[in-house]
Amino acid sequence: MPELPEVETVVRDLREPLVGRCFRSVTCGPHALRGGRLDEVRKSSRGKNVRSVERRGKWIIIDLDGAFLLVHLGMTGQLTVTSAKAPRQNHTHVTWILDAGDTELRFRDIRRFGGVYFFKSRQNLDAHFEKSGLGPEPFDMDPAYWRACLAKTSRSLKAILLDQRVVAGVGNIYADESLFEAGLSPTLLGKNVSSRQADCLRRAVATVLRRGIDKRGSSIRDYVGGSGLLGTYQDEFRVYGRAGEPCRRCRMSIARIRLAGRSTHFCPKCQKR
DNA sequence: ACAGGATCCTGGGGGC
DNA sequence: TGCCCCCAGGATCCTG
Repeated sequence: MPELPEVETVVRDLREPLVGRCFRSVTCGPHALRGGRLDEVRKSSRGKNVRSVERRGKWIIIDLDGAFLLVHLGMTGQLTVTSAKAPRQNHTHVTWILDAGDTELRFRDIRRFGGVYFFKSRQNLDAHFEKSGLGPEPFDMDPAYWRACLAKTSRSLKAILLDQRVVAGVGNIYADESLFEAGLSPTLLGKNVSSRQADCLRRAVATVLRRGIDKRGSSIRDYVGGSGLLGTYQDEFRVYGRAGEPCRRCRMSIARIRLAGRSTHFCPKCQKR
């Protein structure tokens, strides 16, 4: 579910209520998550103070007195701050009770593809990202690096955009929307695009992600921001989820194919192949 | 090197 | 109402 704009929205929402507060106690549900060890998270984050809440790609990073809580939302993850009085929803796997006891940070994840990790130090955190080979943030990506990434591979543009080692934070929705914005077919091979087209796509990705952030992300099924609010970028999709509907630019029917293992939406007329 | 499929899960929607 | 099938903002592993 959540891609960069959704994760960025969560992080911005969590800062105000969390920074400077202390996790007085932590409770966990009975289910294991796909990523992380919940008992370790529970024991280690108890009693710590929140210094900052940041984002890297699709990862949420919470600085706890120099140790780090790392959260990935997977497909259906929700990380929200709510009143302790609000009834706990099903599929809530971790609850951090804040110092005053009237407020809670909750991690809920219906499909349990997400993960919550604890790292003792900045070095351990960096090692985690190093090991996964996480690529650069899309907003300050070096143009030459991006051109080289495309030029050296015969993978499709769609597959490249989804690869977190090339660029961090893009997922299925924003990949499709970026390719429409750039006027390039998702099936084009990296090695076959010109440097001009590569530059165009790089800018399109940044543009589309910024639009997503401005609208507080896309709420299709399960996504909510850190305060529980829905995003509205889904109302502005040009291609994602619009198969069979007319292209907003040329009225041609939007196509849907399976590519890089994901459903892929594009305008056959506006997007060059 | 790359595509495609299966896998981890739960739930919603459509067809019958 | 029930059942079966397909689908889903992610990521990883295996096969051909």
